[in-house]
Amino acid sequence: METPKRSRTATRARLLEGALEVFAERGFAGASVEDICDQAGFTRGAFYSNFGSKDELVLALFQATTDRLLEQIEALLPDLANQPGTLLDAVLGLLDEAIGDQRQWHLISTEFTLHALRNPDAARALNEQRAMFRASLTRLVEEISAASHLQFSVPAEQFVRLVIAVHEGARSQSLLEPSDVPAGSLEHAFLPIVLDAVSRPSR
Amino acid sequence: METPKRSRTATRARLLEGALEVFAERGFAGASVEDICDQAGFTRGAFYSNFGSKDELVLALFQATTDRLLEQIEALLPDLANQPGTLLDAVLGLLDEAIGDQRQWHLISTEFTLHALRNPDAARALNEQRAMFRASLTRLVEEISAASHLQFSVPAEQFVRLVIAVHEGARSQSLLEPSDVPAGSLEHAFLPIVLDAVSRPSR
DNA sequence: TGTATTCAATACAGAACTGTATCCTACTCT
DNA sequence: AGAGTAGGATACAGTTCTGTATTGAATACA
Repeated sequence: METPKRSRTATRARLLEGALEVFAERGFAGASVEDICDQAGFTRGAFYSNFGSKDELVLALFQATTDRLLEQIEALLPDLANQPGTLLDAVLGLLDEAIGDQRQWHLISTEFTLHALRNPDAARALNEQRAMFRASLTRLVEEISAASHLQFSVPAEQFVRLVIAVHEGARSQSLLEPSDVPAGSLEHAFLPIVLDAVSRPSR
Repeated sequence: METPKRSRTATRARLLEGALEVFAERGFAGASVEDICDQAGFTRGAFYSNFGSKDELVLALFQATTDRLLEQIEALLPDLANQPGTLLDAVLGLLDEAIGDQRQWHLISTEFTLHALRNPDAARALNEQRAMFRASLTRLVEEISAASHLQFSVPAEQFVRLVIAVHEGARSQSLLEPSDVPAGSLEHAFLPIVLDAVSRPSR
């Protein structure tokens, strides 16, 4: 009762990996469960014994990514709490790093967001996840601002929302016109502006 | 040999209209040819006698849609530039007015964007259209800022890109969680912040 | 060694979609 | 009024997808 469990999580992982690629290539609706299984080297039997549906798999994918990201950010905190400037760079670096392939990830998350806009069930689940992610980020922001004597002119939660909006909007632009806009340059240009706009030193 | 031709273009138009709604509801991949025909009140016979494939229709729809949007924007610009009111009102007005149904437009344009991210040809066309849109907005911003003695700490084009990024990112959030975030509230909350960040009165 | 269990493969039934081939109707034009 | 034609409807064959029910193999444990 131990090796089977280990192999189970391994197939889960391979299915998630496979799904990442297939979704990026064909889109969420365009990718059949069978495509995903083929890519991962399994049959649908494996899929349905690990996930209840395609939605469930995507949500697992999101959870894994946000978990990883939060973990990495928290690991950074102790060192950088006192240097907000470098912290921003560091966090941006992490975003690039935690998300292996920006293009791939953007495609998938955008697709599923669209899907959620049309499916109340998916929307509920996605919102729940995103709310938890925002809550974690908000807590981090509050800690940082306390430690570094920074005050925000808007509530931390609003600030987090703004950062997410800018990040996603900027990424969309830079992916769409890679020749005019070097990858990530917009994010790196915009976020400091935003940070500057809502923060001021408290003394 | 004239009424048939007129009726032909009429069915084409109705099919395109129907496609717009069905695509918004179910997405490109999720919408079957039959769905589109049902919506338009035809059968697939009509479809295949007017379009070679769904892709072909998507292309035609894209052209028609972007043409229409650009037209509307051009028509709106002179009014906005001359009207009293803040730069912010003008920009928001343009964005809100040119786009009738925010939700439907968001779904469709996001769908197009995703499509473009996978099709270089579509990407070229979309970028061209977006560049013209940005140019219009940039011109508007420059005119108004000159008239109101505002200076920007970043080039107007960058500013426009930032506004677009924030607007799209915010819209995505507010559509996804309508219960937590009233429609448009994020856009209206964020844009003043951004505007404030990059502008200062010149005297 | 034998038994129980767990995970993935396979087989299957039903639904949905596509694209074509054919038929029908209503104009057009003389 | 009658022939020709264009546009759209209908019928159909083939493919693909989904989800479940059953089977088989490998492992854990007694």
